[in-house]
Amino acid sequence: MKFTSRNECANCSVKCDVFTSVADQPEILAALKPLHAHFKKHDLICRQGTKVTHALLLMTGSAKLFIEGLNNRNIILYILKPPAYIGLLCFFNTPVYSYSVAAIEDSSVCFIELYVVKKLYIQNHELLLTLNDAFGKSVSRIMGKVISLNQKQIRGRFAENLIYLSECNGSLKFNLKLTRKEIGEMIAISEENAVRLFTEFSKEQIIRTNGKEIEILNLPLLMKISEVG
Amino acid sequence: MKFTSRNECANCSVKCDVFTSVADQPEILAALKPLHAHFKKHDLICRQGTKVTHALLLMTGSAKLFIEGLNNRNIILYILKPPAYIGLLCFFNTPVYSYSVAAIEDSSVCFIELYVVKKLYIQNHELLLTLNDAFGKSVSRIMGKVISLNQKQIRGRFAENLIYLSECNGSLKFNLKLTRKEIGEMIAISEENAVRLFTEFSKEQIIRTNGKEIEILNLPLLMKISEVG
DNA sequence: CGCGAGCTTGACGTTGTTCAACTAGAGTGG
DNA sequence: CCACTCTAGTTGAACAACGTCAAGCTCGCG
Repeated sequence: MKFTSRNECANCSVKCDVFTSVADQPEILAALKPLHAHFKKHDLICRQGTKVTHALLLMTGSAKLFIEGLNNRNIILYILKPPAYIGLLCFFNTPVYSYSVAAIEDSSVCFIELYVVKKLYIQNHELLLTLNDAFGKSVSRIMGKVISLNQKQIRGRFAENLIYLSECNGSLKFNLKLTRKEIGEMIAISEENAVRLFTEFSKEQIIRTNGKEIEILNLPLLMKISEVG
Repeated sequence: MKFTSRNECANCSVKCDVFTSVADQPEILAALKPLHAHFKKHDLICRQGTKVTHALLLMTGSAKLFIEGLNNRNIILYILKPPAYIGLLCFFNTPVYSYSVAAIEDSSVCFIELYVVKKLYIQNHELLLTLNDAFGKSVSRIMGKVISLNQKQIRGRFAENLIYLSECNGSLKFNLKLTRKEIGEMIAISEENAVRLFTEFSKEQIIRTNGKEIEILNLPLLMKISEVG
């Protein structure tokens, strides 16, 4: 991690909700004192178990949000794309992070002291409502994860995940920024089974793979596999 | 379900956050028009996939919050004890319930039209903050569920669940209001394995069972089993 | 050229599910 | 009062799904 600037929000290219909620109040704006940090691929942005001291906004790049478990077994809950609140789930009532976030490509993150944001959202309805909305969406995603992990077998989960990744990248053909092991961690299977599924699906002409290049050839079938589990 | 009364909140024995936030504003209080309904054991209180039209508060009894999956396989996320917001996770940004809630003993529930509550929390910081807090706690529980279901094997999950149930009942000795099948649904295992674990743990003198009566004999060991997974 | 990280494949073992059969208690109707 | 049926609980054995282990492979990089 490398801090490179303490940008004034007014000059910043990413207008976050916190900014827009106080854009017309110069004295509050000045109090934000945002700090922009740059992370390289693989860098940890926040660590499960450490104190939540800042609100973090992912500005560029992308990151994985994951739970660190025992035996080096992680579970990746979802991928963050800018602009995204990184610590959102822990804003409200948690003293320490209940998960970790790591960059999966070079990324920049905006830090604002948490107590400043808290003071803001206690005073500002609009802001709290917006945060709430984002919060609700995160919850939906996690609920979906619970269902998926427990009701589908690995082919169904793998198919679902391919669709998710292609949506993340906005195209049926995309470049995977994750290793096979990380793909496994997204759907709670072993690295070996992740590999096997890539080859299986390739043989069945559902996808085409070339190293990290993935192309979905038969989306309807993929959706069907995902649905039936 | 049987509606029995449209109680004025002022006369109600359970003072919920919605009430306290507007207790001093008689005209708003009058607009709440709460409806109290009674549910028998096994009755559905709200159904996954149906529209969220009311805010629901569990006043007496208890209920299970669960996801209905395919093949008659449900997952019980947690048990609700009064006072508890039933639809909380769906208040903010979901048109339909993403889960179902059913009474596990005779219960009564307070219904308030959702649009009334929404109008309230948009105007009232305090209320929104309180709701948020409860919201955050629900999220923590679900996060814990994800970890538990994916990182522990069934003995660990079963031990964890026994501890949870005893905490719910506030005593090491308690009367189970759930069937073996439902115990299985709490930790995503089959009914048969739930039975096997009850007998296993009994033989190992960790618990004593007599039908639905459960007593925890060795809590430290139970906690250890839960931790190591 | 050699090393290491990521990837791939096969063989094998474990975990937990499914199936089937049996038991006990609680209603229900003749 | 006695079959009867239904539900909940229980147990064993067979089976399937998935993880683990071990070995080899490829490619980029020093």
